[in-house]
Amino acid sequence: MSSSEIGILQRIIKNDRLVPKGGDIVVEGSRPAESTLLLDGFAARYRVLEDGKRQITALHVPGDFVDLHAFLLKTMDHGVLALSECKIATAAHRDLGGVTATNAHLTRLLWLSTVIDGAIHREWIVAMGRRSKRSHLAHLICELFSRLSIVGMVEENTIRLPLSQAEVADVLGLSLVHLNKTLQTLRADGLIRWVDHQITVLDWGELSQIAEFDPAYLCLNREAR
Amino acid sequence: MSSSEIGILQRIIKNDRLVPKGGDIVVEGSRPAESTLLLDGFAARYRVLEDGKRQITALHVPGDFVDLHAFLLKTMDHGVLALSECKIATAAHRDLGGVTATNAHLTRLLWLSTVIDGAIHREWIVAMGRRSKRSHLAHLICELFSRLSIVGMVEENTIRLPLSQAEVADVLGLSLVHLNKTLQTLRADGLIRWVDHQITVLDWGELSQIAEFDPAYLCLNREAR
DNA sequence: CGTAGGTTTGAGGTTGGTCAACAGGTGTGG
DNA sequence: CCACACCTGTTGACCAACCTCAAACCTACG
Repeated sequence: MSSSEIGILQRIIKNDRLVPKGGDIVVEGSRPAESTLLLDGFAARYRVLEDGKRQITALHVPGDFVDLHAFLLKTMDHGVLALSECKIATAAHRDLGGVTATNAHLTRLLWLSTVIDGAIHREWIVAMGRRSKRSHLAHLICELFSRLSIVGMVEENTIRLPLSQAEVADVLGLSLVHLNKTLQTLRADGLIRWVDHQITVLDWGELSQIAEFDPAYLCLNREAR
Repeated sequence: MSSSEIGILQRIIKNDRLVPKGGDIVVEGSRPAESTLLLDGFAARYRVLEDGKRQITALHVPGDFVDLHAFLLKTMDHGVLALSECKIATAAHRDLGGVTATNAHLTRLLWLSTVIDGAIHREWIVAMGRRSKRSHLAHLICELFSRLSIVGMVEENTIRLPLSQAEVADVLGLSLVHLNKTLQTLRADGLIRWVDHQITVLDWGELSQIAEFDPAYLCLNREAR
């Protein structure tokens, strides 16, 4: 992204505000007139079913547009929740429409960001369908480390993840009890330390092996788009 | 999509050809220079893991762009397989680049199609994580009926689905044996008939109830984009 | 007529869910 | 200050869902 493109985005992104932990950033079924950029904190997209079960379909870290797809989809097919206190800002769909009408390259980059979202979704589908829960959990940890390292939030192999185990279980589609037991096995094998919302990876080689983790899908490599 | 936009697309979509059932349409890890439109037949995106397990991450019906995301992602993070004999055509990324540089509205529509892909992925994640297998299977059937009805491929509550049960199992992340048993329960309850690749829905109300199916995510409603 | 691919069924074992209890930390009101 | 509720994490017991292995069956096709 060129500096002039960054300038264009900065001009249309407005209304910084804080959302408290647990607060709704976007509510399911709404038709927002703007899209939300997450400046700080963690957020999740989620759906809740009739019987009260909840599934988290995406996690967002600082720098992510949490609902750029709503610019095209119009109606939110899921909610977005603040997993920690979140600093957010918004870009009006009217302004995004202006950008897409006049700046083809910037449009491609915005499009790209929604396409990467899709790639992450596919990776999650594979993990949910065909990996063991242990592998799936390892994969999630690897993904979070990779994504957080881009924004400089990994220090000494450690990240801060403000999710309760119940929330992680809703990411993996697992019961809270079983998530806890799976987590114990990774701890017992000396692969990770996970205490008080701090996760430290002790053996990246082994962990990424268990997860069969290949970060290619996150598109971290630089190339012309 | 206006008729002039359709004309633009028609000019860049070339090279009709047939891919035999079971053939690769796009191979994992490749860097295609064009994107593929499925004109006729069924295709699947899939990944296979080290232990040989396969997960299908998306199904495609006639009219779908099967790998438009590769225009932006560059590298295919999964393969695309012909589930039946498929008639396909391709649009060179060079030409798509030309369209996106000059036609903002058409670009939005292409973008929209990748965003709908993402919405379907999320729906699958929810189904895999928090629905029973019976409900998940019912949901898949409902989705296929909805998508195929758009392209006029539902007749008398019946669709033709050229997938083996092993392939359906790879969609749901289920073993072949258990898929078969789950399928039996839907048959036994008089909800569907599924014989020789013909699926007939006998009780849409009950089936969509079990699936908690809400087609909103498919964006079937007409509105300005 | 034999083979291959797909479907169906049964048996037995593993994974993961539900229920229940307990521990530690925190905040609140008496 | 203590008693209490509440939230999160942890553990055990038991049960249901689902997997694997195995075999039988059916059809299409050489």
